[in-house]
Amino acid sequence: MASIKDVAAEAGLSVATVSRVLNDHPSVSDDARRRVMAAVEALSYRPNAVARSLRTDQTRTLGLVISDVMNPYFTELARSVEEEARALGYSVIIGNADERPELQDHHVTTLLDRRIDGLLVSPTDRGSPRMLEAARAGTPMVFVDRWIPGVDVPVVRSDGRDAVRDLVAHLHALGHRRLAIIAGPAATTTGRERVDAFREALGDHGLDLPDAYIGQGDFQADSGRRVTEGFLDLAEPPEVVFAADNLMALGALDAVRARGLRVPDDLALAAFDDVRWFVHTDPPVTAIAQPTGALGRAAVRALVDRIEGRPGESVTLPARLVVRRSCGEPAPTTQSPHPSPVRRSTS
Amino acid sequence: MASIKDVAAEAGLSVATVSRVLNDHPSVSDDARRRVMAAVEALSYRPNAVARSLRTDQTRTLGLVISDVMNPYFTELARSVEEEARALGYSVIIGNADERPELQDHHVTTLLDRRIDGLLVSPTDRGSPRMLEAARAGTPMVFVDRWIPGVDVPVVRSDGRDAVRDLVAHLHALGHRRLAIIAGPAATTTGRERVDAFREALGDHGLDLPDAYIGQGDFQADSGRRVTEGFLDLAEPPEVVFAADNLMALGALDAVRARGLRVPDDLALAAFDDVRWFVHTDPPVTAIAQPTGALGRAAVRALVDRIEGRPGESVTLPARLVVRRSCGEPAPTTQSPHPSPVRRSTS
DNA sequence: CCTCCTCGTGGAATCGATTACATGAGGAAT
DNA sequence: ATTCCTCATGTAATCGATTCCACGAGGAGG
Repeated sequence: MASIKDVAAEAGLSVATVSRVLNDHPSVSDDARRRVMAAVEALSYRPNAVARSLRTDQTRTLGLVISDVMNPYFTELARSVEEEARALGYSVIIGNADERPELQDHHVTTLLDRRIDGLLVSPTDRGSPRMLEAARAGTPMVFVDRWIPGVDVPVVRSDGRDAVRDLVAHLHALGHRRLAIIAGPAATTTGRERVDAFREALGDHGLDLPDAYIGQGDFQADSGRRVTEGFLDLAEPPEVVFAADNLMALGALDAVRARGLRVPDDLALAAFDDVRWFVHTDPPVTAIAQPTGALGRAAVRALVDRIEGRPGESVTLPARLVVRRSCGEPAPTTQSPHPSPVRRSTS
Repeated sequence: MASIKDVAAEAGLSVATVSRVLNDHPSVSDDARRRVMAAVEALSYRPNAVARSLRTDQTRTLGLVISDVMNPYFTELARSVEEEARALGYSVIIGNADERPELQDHHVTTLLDRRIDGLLVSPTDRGSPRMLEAARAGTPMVFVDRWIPGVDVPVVRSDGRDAVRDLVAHLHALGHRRLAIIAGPAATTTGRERVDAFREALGDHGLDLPDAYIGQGDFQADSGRRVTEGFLDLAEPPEVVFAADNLMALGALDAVRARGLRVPDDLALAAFDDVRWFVHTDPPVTAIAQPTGALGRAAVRALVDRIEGRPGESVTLPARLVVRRSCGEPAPTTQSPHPSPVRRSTS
């Protein structure tokens, strides 16, 4: 593969001049510019990004360490992150942690070794030494969706408190009184917060959340199935399950169906995270929708701000409830794939 | 960030020795090794992958340019690619082409600029000059899922011919005679092949595929919706639509539902690509399942073989039919989320 | 005791770019 | 005519690693 020296030789100029042309530095003659361009063309030369990065100490690359790529929510997040990054002139390298701390650590390490300019993380746990160390050492970093308390890093996330309140009001209005939740891992902020928000909202209606109605999941479908089976085996099973993410809701659907029961008649179901498939499931699932694209974009902007020496602030965007049929209400008759929400949180 | 020089200074040795320890070269004394390790620890030194790559001319990184990350089939493929690559000591950088040739070209270019060791592509079109040039120039490359005829690059894909034949037999047995297809872009091999296989299978039953029953889609949900609406507007609409990928099937489902019609009663539906959500849609969708994980792994192995100087061969794996309820047959009574296929292709 | 190997180590070149500094030509100002 | 700038260009240092080559110490064999 042709290097800058080959181009310089072909053009009859020094590498310095070639470099100047390539980085359109003002002080080059038109003649030199033309000759360099011709040589570049003739050799189909492309600058070596590795060499350039070594010299300039910047890779124009962002690392994104995500909890689980197979989760449509994170897939969408990753996509919006890449789009915004590309618009700002950065590439993105995605690392999939699969909800496993040791894999997360592996990806953080290799990304850091590659000297990415900044790191976007949706932490699976409370943070490995390597990650905390990097944050302390000043590697530009932003948490997205989930975060680690006590670490001084901007957080871009969505606040589901209002939406959960709307959801509980909706469920209460439908006559449900025994409400259960399939929680996410306690090591994640989203795992804890969603339970807290749910409990708080139940409190508003004078209901409480007994321990038996808190199932411990891990954000994966299997755990949703397992927890739901446990709920159905209780002497007094809940009337509704609220899954803290879309995959556990899918697992819950599996469990209900495997027993030959029906949603919502035998057990109502709601989920955190709205995904397009929820429109087509049997029945369509009532869910709390996060502004996923906006989160990804905001996270990238905050990170790039940090990288380029600007402040880079935390952002919190509201989630909203999307009512469908999985909790018992007849479907609003509408053509739209996303029936109108009960209430839209203010932004 | 500490460099190898700092480590050398701290250990009281030369950078050469430090480098030898780090790459566990045989000829280093135990004493030197200990001192280097101590210095590495003390400075929490990590080697700079950028510098290393420049010197060794290898990045231990694979590029994966995928047609559409939001498509669950490709998400799963990407995941298996990353897993296998990691097992073989490589990282993966994913570029999402979003079915847009110019985006595909953008990613191929930046990946090549970064001097990735090899490229895995699922081409969106017939190939940009840059990509064809890279293939000709000997950049290790493997096509996965889709390929470009006439380019001398191994292809790892799945053959759906038998499964499509099984599908058509199934549809025919259910009494369907007017069968339509939502095709993928003609620029892609999968777009063309699935239509051919379908037509051929229809021929086996003395049926033909009129032009009016071939809708032109682009592998995205919207096109599935549009084409299906067109089918429903025909004087003699088809009894079945076969969508050439899962997203177009989703669009078809939208279209049917928007008219207040039912699957399979008013229109039966089948899809190429099985995704886990198809079990839970209303009704569960009959689909052709590709061995996605195996494809991803085989593709990585073929690519790494090429990179490391071994042959690196093409692989074709069979797809199989998974019957559910969207074509009219009552569901087989089973607990399994994937009811037993009508017939399993031999591997 | 001399020669020859082996082993551990260090010096320095190298990968492909960017960039500070030097240089020389040519024009403007005095 | 002399001095001083500006502009286009080149030389060479540099980034952080790897690796070829040279060298000295020490042991084995004659």
